[in-house]
This record gives sequence, structure tokens and C-alpha cells, in this order.
Amino acid sequence: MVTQKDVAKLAGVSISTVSRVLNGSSLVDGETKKNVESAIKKLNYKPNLVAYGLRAKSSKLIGLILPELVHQAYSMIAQYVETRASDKGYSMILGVHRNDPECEKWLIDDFQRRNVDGIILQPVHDEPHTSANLKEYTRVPMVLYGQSFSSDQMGTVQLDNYKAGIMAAEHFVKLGHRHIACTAGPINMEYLRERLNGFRDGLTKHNIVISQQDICACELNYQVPGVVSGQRAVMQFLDGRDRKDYPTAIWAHNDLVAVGIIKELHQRKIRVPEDVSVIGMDNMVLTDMIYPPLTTIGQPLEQMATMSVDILLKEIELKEQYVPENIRMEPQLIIRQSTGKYSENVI
Amino acid sequence: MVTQKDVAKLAGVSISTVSRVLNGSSLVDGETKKNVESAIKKLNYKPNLVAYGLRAKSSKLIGLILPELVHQAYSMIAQYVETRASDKGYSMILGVHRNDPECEKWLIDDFQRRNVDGIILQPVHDEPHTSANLKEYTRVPMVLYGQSFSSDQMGTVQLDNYKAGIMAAEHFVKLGHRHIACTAGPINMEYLRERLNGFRDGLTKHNIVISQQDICACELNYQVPGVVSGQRAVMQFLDGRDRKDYPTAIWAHNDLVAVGIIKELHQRKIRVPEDVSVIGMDNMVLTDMIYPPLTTIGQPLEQMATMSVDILLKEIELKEQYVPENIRMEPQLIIRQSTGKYSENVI
DNA sequence: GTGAAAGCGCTAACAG
DNA sequence: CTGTTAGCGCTTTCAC
Repeated sequence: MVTQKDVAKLAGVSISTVSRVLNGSSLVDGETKKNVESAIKKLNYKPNLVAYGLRAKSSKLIGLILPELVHQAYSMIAQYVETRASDKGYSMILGVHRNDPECEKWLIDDFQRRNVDGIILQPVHDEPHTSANLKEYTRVPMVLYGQSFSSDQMGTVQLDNYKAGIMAAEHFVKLGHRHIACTAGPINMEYLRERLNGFRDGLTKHNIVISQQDICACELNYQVPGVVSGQRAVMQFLDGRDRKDYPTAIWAHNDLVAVGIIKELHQRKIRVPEDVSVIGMDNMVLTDMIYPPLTTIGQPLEQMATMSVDILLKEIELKEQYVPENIRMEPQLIIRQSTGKYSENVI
Repeated sequence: MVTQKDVAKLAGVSISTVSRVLNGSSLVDGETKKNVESAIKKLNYKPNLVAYGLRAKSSKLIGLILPELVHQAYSMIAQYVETRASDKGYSMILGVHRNDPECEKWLIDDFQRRNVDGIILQPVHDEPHTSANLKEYTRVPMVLYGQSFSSDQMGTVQLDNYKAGIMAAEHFVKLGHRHIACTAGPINMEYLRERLNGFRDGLTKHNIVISQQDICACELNYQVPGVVSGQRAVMQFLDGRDRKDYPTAIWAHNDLVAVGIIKELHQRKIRVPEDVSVIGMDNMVLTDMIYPPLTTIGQPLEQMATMSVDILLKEIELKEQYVPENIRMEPQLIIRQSTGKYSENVI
């Protein structure tokens, strides 16, 4: 490894001078500056970031902690965050907590011990730990991503999940549907509750009530794939009912579940969208590949990721002065072919 | 930040003693040890890894560099590497080079300046840079992932792509197909050439030759989605031919392309697998969600990722003594419903 | 303008 | 067994 020392020796100056030209410090003689620079080039010297960080109390490193990477929504975030961070001169250290609070804590800890300048965290969602809770063992700037709570202690970036529910509801209503069902996912997740609330409220506004039996609180653990949850949901909605009592529209709380729903409906010779309309959630690339292409609600992932980085950097820069922002991004309805007009005589 | 100094003061010992109990150094008096430990607990002291790394010349950090994260094969790798590294006491810094050689170089550099203990790299594939080439600006242990070249300078882990080609060919032959086509992807990528060679050889063994017109060298840039490439391939194979001259079996060089092929075939009222059999490549989760579920060839991603980490750690440990291993993993044929027996009278 | 010296938090050699 | 000292590579006073 070539160090400042080597450069200094070659240039015939002191170490601190080298440091000065490196940091573009004022007042270095033009001649010495040139000397040093040519020595740097000749030796191909690159400042060591660890030593820099130890001294300067800034590592130019941010940490990203995600539940996992398999779902596309997560891996996209990871990529977008890396890209943005990189653009801003930061590197990214990545951790995956697999929804295990212990692991999450461990990662936060590890990152701090590595002197990260800040952390972007999508918290485990089983435990509804508050931001205050988190703040307890976090002493670096932090941005909370994708969870449905606001905080006056740190920045947060999330989707407007309530709005997503409204959008799904309105789309169904506009198409003339009256008997509408949905999957809710695990109700202990705040953001899923919000979506459900939005959905419900959106329907209520048009005097449609959604019965308890038409809400499938499918579990979401990593053992049960989303597709299977979708198939199960269809069982709940259809089994033991007369055909005329089938819902004609179903909103799934994510695209994988929607795919499962469509799959199961097909198997039962129920057509999508002629007999039943389906809306998904997330706008994964696969939604455009299945038959029929899925109407779904997209999250502006790139913006959200970019925003998270920007907020974090602001937080890093402003320190105590930073006034926490709680950003909620607009979801977007993407209409494809899994939704259609309600027609009475079909079912 | 609480440091060793604080612990030392509270425990009434010297800094080095604290360091000793931390590192489980031999010969520390039982009593002092207990003192120090309780002080550590009381202050909730956590050793700073940056300072440790600067001194000990080991950061317990590895770097992972991937082309991108959007394709599932990549994000899975990232997750598996993180998990394995974490299990082994390492953290992971992640970079994405988007197939830009400049960016790749920059990342390697940045990681080294951060004193990573080693790097796992999936190189950009446009430029056929050799491992020697890479070695030039890399002075930490490195494992090459997923590229089809061996190296006597560093470890490599890759799929046996030739074998994958053989497998696809044999499956088609076994089903009775004679007129067989495939997509080859960009031919400047060695691993894709290998797949094609395997495919060709597998067919040749059964006296089947694949004509140039039945090989679609679709481009793979990030502008053209795989699905579109697949649709284009179908055009090449079918347009301007008599129906009886259609190939009855197509191997796609990845699942997305396969999906595009199936989509286009459906649009032309050609049935899969009754009229045309399709095999994909990669075994992405979506393969089980489309209709018909896709027969494909899977890579043992978890094993490959785990192996990469293990090799890298071995390389880190053994240093100069490490004898580079070039691992080739077996692909696996996953038979679903997009392939069927050839029957003459169908088309 | 530039060098010498101190120190970031930690480990390791050397004395005692 | 334990404290003192030096030093990892860098920045930053403080003198000159």
C-alpha cells in the first residue's frame, strides 16, 4: 500500500503538505503543489478511506438495512440507493434482517461500529417498534423507509398506503362492481392496515360495505409463497358460496398474491376479467408477463430510494438542526387487462 | 461514543488490559477480567471496527460487485452472499457497475481504499478482460463469479454453462424433437457462447444440426427487455416460413426471453407445449407463475454464492499459499409444462 | 507556506 | 499478569 509518507518522500515535502494538497487546502505554493501532484500520479497513490474516516469522523459510508432482497421491491431499492449514494460520493454497506429483530439490532450496531455516516432502515414489521425505540440504540442519522409511521426524531419515506387503497376501490367502483373482496395480509403490519382502511373508506364513500368474509387476512411469512396465499384467498372467497354470491372484484395486497388468485380462478374456469376483476399491488415486472397482464398499483421506487438518500445526507449535514421530514409518496394506478366492467349476467 | 479509554477508567486499569480481555488474550487475572467485563457491560461499550481495522489490517468487510440487482439471479446472489458473510462474521459492502468498465474499476478501487479483506466480482461482460488484467489493479483476494473463464491467479465460481446446453438439447431430443431452435444472446459473452456450444454438441450427438437461421443472437442491453427479445426471436424463427418448417422446440437463454417467446406464440395461436416446446434458463420464481409453467434450467445460486464466500475467506486466510480453485457447478433441469412430446401431425 | 507533533480508537511489542 | 510505548494512515493545530 502506498501512503502519504511515500508521496511525501518522493516529493521532498512533509506529510502534512501532501494532506494539504489532497484536501485542496488554501495556501500551498504552486510549485510544491505541482511536485506533490506528480508524485501522487507517479506512485498511483489513493488516500486510504479508513484512516481518513477515523480521523475525520466521516466514513462516506451509509448503511442500508432491508428485510430481504428476493422481492423485487427490495432489490430495486437496494440498487437505486446504491446508485444515488454512489453519485453523492458515498458507498453502501448492505444488511438483510429477514424480519428478525435480533438481526436488525445487530446490523444497526455493526454499522455504527463501522462508523457509517447514516443508516436507511426498513424495520422488521412484526414488532411495532417505534422510532423512539430505535433512537435508543442508534446514534447516527437514520431514515426510516417504507413503514407507516411518522416520526419527529428522524426522516421517514413511505408510500401513501391509504391512498393506494382508495385508488383500488375507486377503480373497481368506476367499473361498476358492487361485491368486492380483498386480501389484507397480516394485520399486525401497520402499512397493510392503512391500505385496507383506504380501501374500505373508498368503498364506503360509494355506499359499498365490504363484509368480514370478503377480507382475507392471509399470513405472510417467508414459508408461504405469495402465490399460495392468493390461492387460499380464492378458497375463502368462493368455497361454500353460490356462484351468484361470488365477489366480482378482488384487490390483492401484492402482485404475487394477485398472481395466485388469477391462477386459482383459472383453474376453476372463472375468467379474468370477464367474471372477476383483479388488482395487484407493487407493479413488479412480472405483472406484464402473466395472462392477463395485471392491473396493479405501483410505488415510485426510484424516487423513494433517491429521496431516502437525499434526506439522509441532509440529516448528516445538518446534524441537530435537521427538522425531520415525513415524506409520503403517491402511488400510481396502472391499468392493464385484469380488470374490466362489471356485467350482471356473466356470473 | 464510548471507547476503551472510558472502560479503562471505570475499571481502573490500563487501555491495553481492556484490549486484552476483549481479544480473549491469555493470562489476564480473573479478577481484573471480571472488572473490565462489568465496566464494558455498564457502559455498553462496543469496539470500534474502523480503528480495529486500521490497526489489525483486517476490516472484516468484503465487497460484492454485481452488474445490477434487478434480475433475480443477481439479487439472490447478493442476499446469499450477505447471509453467508454475516454468518462468518463479515459485513458486506455492495456495488453495482451496470456493465460499465469505468464504474467497475472505480468500485474495486473504492473498496480497496476501504480496506476490504476481499472482493467477489461478477465482471462487466462486454469487455473480455482477463483475470490477469484484473489482478493488475487489485491487491486484495478476489473471487470471480459467474464468468466463463478459469484463472490460476484467483478463485472462480461459475455455472457449467456447457452442461446446461447439453441438458436442454437432451431434453428436447428425448421428447422426439428434430427441428430445434434457440436464442443465443450476445455472442461476445463467453458464458453464452458456452451454452450455445453445449446445446449444439448435445444435438450433434444425436445427428441433429441446428441451422444458423434457427439461432437468434438477440442483443441484451438494458434497454431491450428480455420479453421483447423473446418476441423478436419468434419473428425470426417463424416469419416467412411455411408452418411445416417451424421449429417445434426452442431453448431461450434466459427465462424472460422464454416468457416473451411464449407470449408471442400464444398471440399467433401456436400452443405451448402442444405445437412448440420451450425451455428457459435460470429458474426465476416467475417461471412457476406463467401459463404454462416453464420448463427451465436452474442454477444452484445459493450454493454458488456460499461457495464464493467460502473460497474468498480461504483465500484471505491462506494469502499467498492459496491455490486458486476454479469451481463449476452443475445446472439442474426443472421439468414443468412448457415442454412436451413431439407429435408430427400437430403443426 | 510548511514542518513537527498530537491524536482519532485500537493492538502489539516491550518492559517490568 | 499489567502498564507504557509506539504506530496503523490520516488530519489538524501550532509554531516557525
